[in-house]
Formats: sequence, structure tokens, C-alpha cells
Amino acid sequence: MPSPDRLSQTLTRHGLRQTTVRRAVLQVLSESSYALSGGEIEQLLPPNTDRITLYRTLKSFEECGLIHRVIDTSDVVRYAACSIECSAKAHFDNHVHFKCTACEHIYCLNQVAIPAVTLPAKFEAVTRDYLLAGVCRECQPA
Amino acid sequence: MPSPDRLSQTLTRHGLRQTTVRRAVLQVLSESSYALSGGEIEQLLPPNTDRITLYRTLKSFEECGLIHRVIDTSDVVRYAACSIECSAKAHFDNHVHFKCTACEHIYCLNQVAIPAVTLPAKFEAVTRDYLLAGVCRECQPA
DNA sequence: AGCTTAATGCAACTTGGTTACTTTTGCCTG
DNA sequence: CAGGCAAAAGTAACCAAGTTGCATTAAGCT
Repeated sequence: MPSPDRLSQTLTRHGLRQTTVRRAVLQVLSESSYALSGGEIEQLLPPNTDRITLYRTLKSFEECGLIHRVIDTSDVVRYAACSIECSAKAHFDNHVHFKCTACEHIYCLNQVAIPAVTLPAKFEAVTRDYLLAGVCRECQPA
Repeated sequence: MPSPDRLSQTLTRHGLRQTTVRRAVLQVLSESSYALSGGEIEQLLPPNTDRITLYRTLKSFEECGLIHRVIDTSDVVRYAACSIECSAKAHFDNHVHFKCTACEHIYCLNQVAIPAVTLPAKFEAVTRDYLLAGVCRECQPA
């Protein structure tokens, strides 16, 4: 639960102007324990927040490395706040993601690093994404 | 390049009826060296092939384990033919995928297995997906 | 305060995919 | 090799996610 102060600081640190929508979007994303789609973010924002502005906000957040897309097999894009400082070019988003098949949430498992693989010759990997699916802690049968 | 025979056999083996569209879709997918989106498949099919039928075909193929969705950060779903026999429940799709940032294609690296990770307590993984991004063999600068 | 540029808000549109319903066709059985 | 039934195709209309163009507003620098 970051203070408004902290949110503003994060924006300036990434060279972004202060606006109401941006602070709101950043707050929603950094308070969520799982990745959110555009539609989900929209519902968590104050009513009547403009959808187009939201998508543009997500785009600029992504471009400056404030948030990252989370891989998924579904047809909607989900976003999560970057936990450590990423830049537009290099996302140091080196942890695995976990998708719960019960609650459908995708969590960042910050403590679990993505293991390396050896690629065939002439393939050069720049980014790596690892997604596990199963049943999360909350949805486990007691 | 599987013969029509082989395609028909694959369909029956998975308990699917023989239809023109199904054979065509299966052929397109098994001949492609990279994962295809619904729209891309549509363009590779004979003209005037019904879009809805295509999506239904993809759905049933997926359900019976003939094809699998490939994870991605984009907002379109991409499919690839399963190389070995998968069932609806258990996809033995244990290889990493590679997305080329130049040609945008996603390849199955069948020879590269997904390394295991140790999860925090109470997380149970059922499926695992690993996506690398970078420049593929064909797009490497000479 | 005033200016410049970036961000917002609005309308209209595109793309990917789905639902409901009717018609056709695969394929099993007698 | 009918003939019938269920599954698949076809058609139309719809829905949701995301985008584009343009006019308006507001951030933040001097």
C-alpha cells in the first residue's frame, strides 16, 4: 500500500508527468497481488475513468519499464508492476509466474528465479518467461 | 508435410469426425514451423473458409489434445500442433518456446526441455511453460 | 503568470472471438 | 446401401479488447 508520495516519486523517477489517472493506475497495480488485465484495472479505478486513457497509461508505463506484461495462454494481456527497477529495454523480471487454475489469478513468485536453458546454436535469448499453472495457496483444498 | 491419409488417421485417433475444414486446419498447423494465430490460419486456409468453423475447430482440437496454445505476451492466441500424443488433460508439451523479436514467429524448440523449479510450500504446479525471446536462427545478422 | 507540449476525453472504428439458430453432413445401424 | 441421429458447418448478429484521429485540458518549465 504505497503512499501517494511514493507513487508520485515513482512516476517522476521514470520521467513521467504527474496525472490523476497515472497515480491511480499505478496504485491499483502495485496493490494487487496478482496480474491484472485492462478490464480488471478499469473496474478498480474510480468510476468513469476513461478507458482509452487507461490503455495509453498502460502503454507508457510499459515503455518506461514501470510495469510488465505477464505471459499467458489467454487472449487478454495482463500487467503487473515491476518489483525492481526495470528500464524500457531490459526488464530484470527474472522470476517465475504462477497461474491458478481455480481462481485464475496469475501471481509473481518473486522468490523463484527462472532457471537457465541451453539453446541450440545461433539462437540468442534476450528475455525469458516461465509460467506455471496449478492450484495456488489460497485455493488448495483444506 | 503429412499425407491426407495421415491427417485423417490423426483425426480418427483423437475421436474426431472427418471434415474438410478439420483436415485443412490440421495440415496448415502441422506444416508450419512456428505457432499460428487464428487469423494467420484463416489466411492459409482455402478462401471463403468460415471463420466461426475455424475457431470451433481450434477449440475441439485443443480439447482433444491435438494442438496446444503457445504462451505469449501478446493479445492473440497462437496454436501449434502437438508433436507427441497429448490428451485433453495432460499435455506432454515439455519443450521451451522461442519468440523471435525480428520475425515475430514463435518456434517450438522440441529438443530443449523445460527445467524444473522448486516452488514455495502449498503451490502445486500441473503445467509449465517457458518462453524465450530473442533473435532466431534465420534472423541472425550474418 | 504564460507558454509549450504532453496527456486527457470523446467518437468512431478494427480485430479477435463468441452465441444462437438453422442447415448440412459424417457415420453408424439395420 | 438406405435412413436416421448427432455432430459439424454456415449465417447473422453480437461482444469485448484495444486503437486512431482530433479537439480540449492540464503539467511543468521559464
